[in-house]
Amino acid sequence: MSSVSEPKSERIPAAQRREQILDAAAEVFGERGYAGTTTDQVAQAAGISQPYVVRMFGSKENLFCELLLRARERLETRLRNALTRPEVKALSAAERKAFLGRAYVDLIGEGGIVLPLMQGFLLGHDPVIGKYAREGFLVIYRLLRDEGGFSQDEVRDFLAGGMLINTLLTLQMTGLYDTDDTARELLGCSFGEKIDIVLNAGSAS
Amino acid sequence: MSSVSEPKSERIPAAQRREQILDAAAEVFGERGYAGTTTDQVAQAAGISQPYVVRMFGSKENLFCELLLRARERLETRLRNALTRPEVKALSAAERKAFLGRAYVDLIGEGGIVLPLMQGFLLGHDPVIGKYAREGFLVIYRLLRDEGGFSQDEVRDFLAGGMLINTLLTLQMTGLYDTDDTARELLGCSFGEKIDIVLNAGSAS
DNA sequence: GTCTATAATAGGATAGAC
DNA sequence: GTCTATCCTATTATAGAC
Repeated sequence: MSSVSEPKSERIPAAQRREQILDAAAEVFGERGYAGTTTDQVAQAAGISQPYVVRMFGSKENLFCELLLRARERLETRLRNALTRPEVKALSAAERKAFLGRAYVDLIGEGGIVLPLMQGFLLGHDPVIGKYAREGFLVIYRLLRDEGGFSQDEVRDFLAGGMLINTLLTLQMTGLYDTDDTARELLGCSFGEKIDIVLNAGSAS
Repeated sequence: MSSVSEPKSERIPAAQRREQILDAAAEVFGERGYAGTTTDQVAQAAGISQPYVVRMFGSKENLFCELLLRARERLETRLRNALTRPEVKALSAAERKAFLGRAYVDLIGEGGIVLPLMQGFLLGHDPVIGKYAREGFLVIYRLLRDEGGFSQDEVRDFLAGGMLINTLLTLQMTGLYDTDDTARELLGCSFGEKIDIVLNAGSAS
């Protein structure tokens, strides 16, 4: 160390910092929701100062919208990748649904995508964010229906399963897995063989 | 009028006022979520002053917990009533599930129960409310499994459908019914013949 | 049983230095 | 590119009158 006091955070390119902030925002907003999160919590998670977060995105609202957009694009990409794999095209609708479900749980394991989206879904009343959230939901619906070759009812059932999974995650039901028989049963039949992924997701960042 | 200025609100028994406040809280919390709601918004919806709301329930947190408790009890009662009707016992599991689904949508139409519960489900991170919310979810799960005569997977599917419905409501997707084809399709296959109930729910209080 | 006034604090956003 | 200092408003909660 050549100087007595080190800078609080390294000087890095804006684009990279931006991603860091979005990563931090995904975690905090995903857990605490939009209104329940402060820009200072995001800043601390990103290792920078609160005003810098606001400076970079203009406002808390805008930060959340950009987060929603990024999350939706990633989900879209992932689902599309899964659907276009050659071996998937040969499967029955039910098998494709199960395959997609596993891909969805894998995505959850990576974090930062599904929970912010779910938090956005609860903001229909917000004139700005609500519009983003509804649009994102419909984009996913259409993707599954049109590119997945599913019927309306099949898409509905897939989305329903996803919403249950999302709800169990935001409830933090996974924390009861070891101590509550009912919770274990419910988690077991909701996540299937991939249950380990979400049980471990809590310990990762 | 015998006096020049009338009192802002009538003097009524505490128990009755309490219910009024809970009704108002159900509406506001249900739409805006826990963190997104101020005690003043609840007070205004109830037609009283903000300090009185706090005075009556001790804290915003406690008000929300009491709301969750009331909502869960009402849902429990409703499901139990539906399940114990003699003509229901004779139905197949699939038919019972459909019957319960319709009962659930009827409950939504009455308002004040389902949305606050859903908002609670997003608060797993909260040390106090999270515990309430998880417990409430598990109570409903056990009720369906044990008193409904459903298998684990059947209960899961029922809950999944419920969570999709709840999500569409918090998203306020119903507002797009008349203008967006995709939204209409999704709402149609999610709510079935009872779609009118939720489309009209927006105009009711 | 209900209100007004207000304390105490938190939180988003801005200004300006470095 | 990043921080410190700070403004301003919103919000929960308390005190005390009626």
